[in-house]
Amino acid sequence: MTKGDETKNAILDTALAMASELGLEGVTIGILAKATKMSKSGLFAHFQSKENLQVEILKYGASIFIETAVMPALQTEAGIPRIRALVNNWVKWASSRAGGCLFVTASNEFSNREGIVRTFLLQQQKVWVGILRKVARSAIKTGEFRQDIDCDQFVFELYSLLLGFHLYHHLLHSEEIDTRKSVALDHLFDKYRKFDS
Amino acid sequence: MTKGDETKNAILDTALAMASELGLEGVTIGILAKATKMSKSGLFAHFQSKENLQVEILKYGASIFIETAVMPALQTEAGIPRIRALVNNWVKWASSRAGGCLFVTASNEFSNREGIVRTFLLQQQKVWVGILRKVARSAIKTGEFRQDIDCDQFVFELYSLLLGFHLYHHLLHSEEIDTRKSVALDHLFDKYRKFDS
DNA sequence: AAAAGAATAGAACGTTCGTGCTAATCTGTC
DNA sequence: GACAGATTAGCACGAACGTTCTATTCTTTT
Repeated sequence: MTKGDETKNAILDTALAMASELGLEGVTIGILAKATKMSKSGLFAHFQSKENLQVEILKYGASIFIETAVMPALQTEAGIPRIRALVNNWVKWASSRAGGCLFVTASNEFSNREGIVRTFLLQQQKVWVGILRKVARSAIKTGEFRQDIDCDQFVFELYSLLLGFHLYHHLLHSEEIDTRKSVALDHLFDKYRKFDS
Repeated sequence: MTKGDETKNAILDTALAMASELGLEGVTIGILAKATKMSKSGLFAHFQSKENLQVEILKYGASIFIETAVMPALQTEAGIPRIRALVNNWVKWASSRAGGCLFVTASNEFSNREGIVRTFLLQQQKVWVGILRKVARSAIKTGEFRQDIDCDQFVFELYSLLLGFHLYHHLLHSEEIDTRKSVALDHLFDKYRKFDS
């Protein structure tokens, strides 16, 4: 890894933390330069444009999320336990930084804009939905879920739950939300479960 | 109503439309002045600060939301039909403007900040949750829901559903989302319903 | 119609935004 | 250790930000 790449990584590390707290738009070149003790132009040279920087932050965030939350979950026992692991890891991820899950906040910031950031974000969300669908299928294979369920419907309901958790946790600072989330998750499982499992 | 109030209302009307599309932070004094064909300072005089303007936008939005979505719903048949009406009206409200529901986007923008905007937003969200709780109770009273259910748990799950709808609709532009939402809503009702109703 | 008060415009402020350009410094290769 | 190329800093730019001040124009009251 060359020197430039090292610096870039260090920048992205700081940028990711900032983006999680202030939103993607909150990460201005000036503030980021100050935080990394670089000059604005020196930092800027790594990214060519603000939009590129934002995309790279998302990419960097995704790599960390996949590594720390998704991969470990996928290595646990298939089926419902795996879904639970994924949900737990997502909750940890979303709770570890003050602003919550970067992808949730960024999705809200960019859902109504055009450009490469929105495009990239959209693709990332589809990957995420794909991951959720995959674990849902694994619960069918293990026989925990019925064979005839609508996977995408399950994914929608599961993802909604996470979004609800996100709002209750970060805006409302609800203390019961961890329990509420677990209860709702159990409800969800029951609805899709085979009666005899 | 004095002249000043008239202008202020006209400003807020434009501001609300802008905020729904661009987010609260997207409504800058300059852009808003241009849109209302006023001078920056002339407009500014009505609000004394940007934060005040943002709060007033939220207030104005809330008054319209209450009037066009909540009140009509509360006048329909109590219980599940009333909940359905409320959900439908919320969906209409969230779908009518390009950026979605102002309160959802603003909640994401301000969940991790301090100041009067966040404080006000928080209070508004509590009012909203209160409304949801109220209609949930009405379904207990009609006997459609069991007497021993946890109302706040229901509210959480219902609100989560709306947030899921919001993301699927505005970011993913999902076409099936209206059906998915209805299916999930039916699921939700079934879970809290009396078996014999 | 005059006087008083409210509402608006104009110009300017200091700051920050993203982005170029040029020059200096550092890193790795021969 | 020199040279080439990559990396970083310095400085400047036009534009937009929120805000303040003063002056002008409208409303309202008398």
